[in-house]
Amino acid sequence: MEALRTFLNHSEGLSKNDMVFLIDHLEERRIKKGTVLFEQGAVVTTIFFVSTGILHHFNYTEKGEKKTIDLHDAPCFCTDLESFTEGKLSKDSCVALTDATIYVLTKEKYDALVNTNVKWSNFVKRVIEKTLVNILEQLKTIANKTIEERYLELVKTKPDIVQNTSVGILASYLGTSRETLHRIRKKHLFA
Amino acid sequence: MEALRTFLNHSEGLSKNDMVFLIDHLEERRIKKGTVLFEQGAVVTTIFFVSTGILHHFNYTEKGEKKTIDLHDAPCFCTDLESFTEGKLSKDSCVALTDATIYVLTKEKYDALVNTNVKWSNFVKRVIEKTLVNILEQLKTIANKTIEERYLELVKTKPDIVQNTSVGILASYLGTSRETLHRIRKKHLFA
DNA sequence: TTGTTAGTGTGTCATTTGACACAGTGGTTT
DNA sequence: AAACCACTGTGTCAAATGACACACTAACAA
Repeated sequence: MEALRTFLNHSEGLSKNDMVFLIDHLEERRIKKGTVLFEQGAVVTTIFFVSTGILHHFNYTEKGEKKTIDLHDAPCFCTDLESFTEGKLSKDSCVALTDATIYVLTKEKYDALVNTNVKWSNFVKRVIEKTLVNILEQLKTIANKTIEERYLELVKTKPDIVQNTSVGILASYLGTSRETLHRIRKKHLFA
Repeated sequence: MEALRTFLNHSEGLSKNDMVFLIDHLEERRIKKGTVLFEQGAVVTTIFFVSTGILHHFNYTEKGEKKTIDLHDAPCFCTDLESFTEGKLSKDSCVALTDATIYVLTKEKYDALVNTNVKWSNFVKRVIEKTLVNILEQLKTIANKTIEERYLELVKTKPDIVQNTSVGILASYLGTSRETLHRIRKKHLFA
């Protein structure tokens, strides 16, 4: 809960009352490693706030490979935006990679919240705007850096992800093979 | 102008009155190939709607290479979101790759619009949401497909981009070298 | 204890790629 | 016409990568 409070303060400076109001709409859930948050082929009707732990967001490509789309590490929001906002079937699945604490906002409560007041509509707009800016930044990083540079950056900026994720998943996240990531790691055996 | 009308109808179903109101806020501009829309190091204070033509959105990497971020082909919106919403200096530049017709919305008018009415705030929210969904989709495509598959897809879905863009820029857009794209093209010399 | 399973560490090899080099082409300027 | 320019087309070569194969380890279940 504290994680969420801090996260929101950092990003959006809501008033204390707003914060309490928002938190009233959320349900805390402690989940075990392996718990499925949402699944390919189903409609996603919730937004998650990850307070502790890591979620594995992935899908299966046309070629049948399991492909990591994102590793959601606390603190962050997580949902399938297309499925959530447009009611489409999700193409992705999301599974807890570690034990985790999450806060759940259902679509009914989300809609109620957004329609209550312009303030909340603008709040969501800003959150989505920031997410978009981040994703665009990520896209540029992918375009401009090598796998090795991105791996080393990940070690620095998100050590928890590196420590809690298998070579295979991490490789798929970085867009390379298990073997290649292994070679990169071998080069940097001093930390 | 018709392009914008159609585009908005397609994506957001505004009423006729809303549309007229929006269009009143826009200034049409016909620009020549090579015209600079915004530039690295300056604050971007406008949103463009590209009605005809193609814009080249790029930046220079730490290594000094010119790197294509996006090719905005009509009809579409174009801005540097981070610079526009947060007033930061842009890291990117944007130049017309062909002669083009664009509609310009200044930040003052944008702010006025968004603050006029919840309707417009929600309109912008939906546009940004859709943009985010598209970018996420694009990110998945990059992750799951080879350069060759992406090139062939581009030929099908955006032939105007392929026809009006040099091999070098297209290669940089696809994330490969000029030579490699050339090899791919040579493989498919029948269309 | 013994299997079973998931993931790791490592080697080989064919393929793909990027880097470099340079000739050719088409358009523009002087 | 001559010079210049941006871009194309192409060859060579070293390096990086993915695919495959297999032994090894740790965790967990029967």
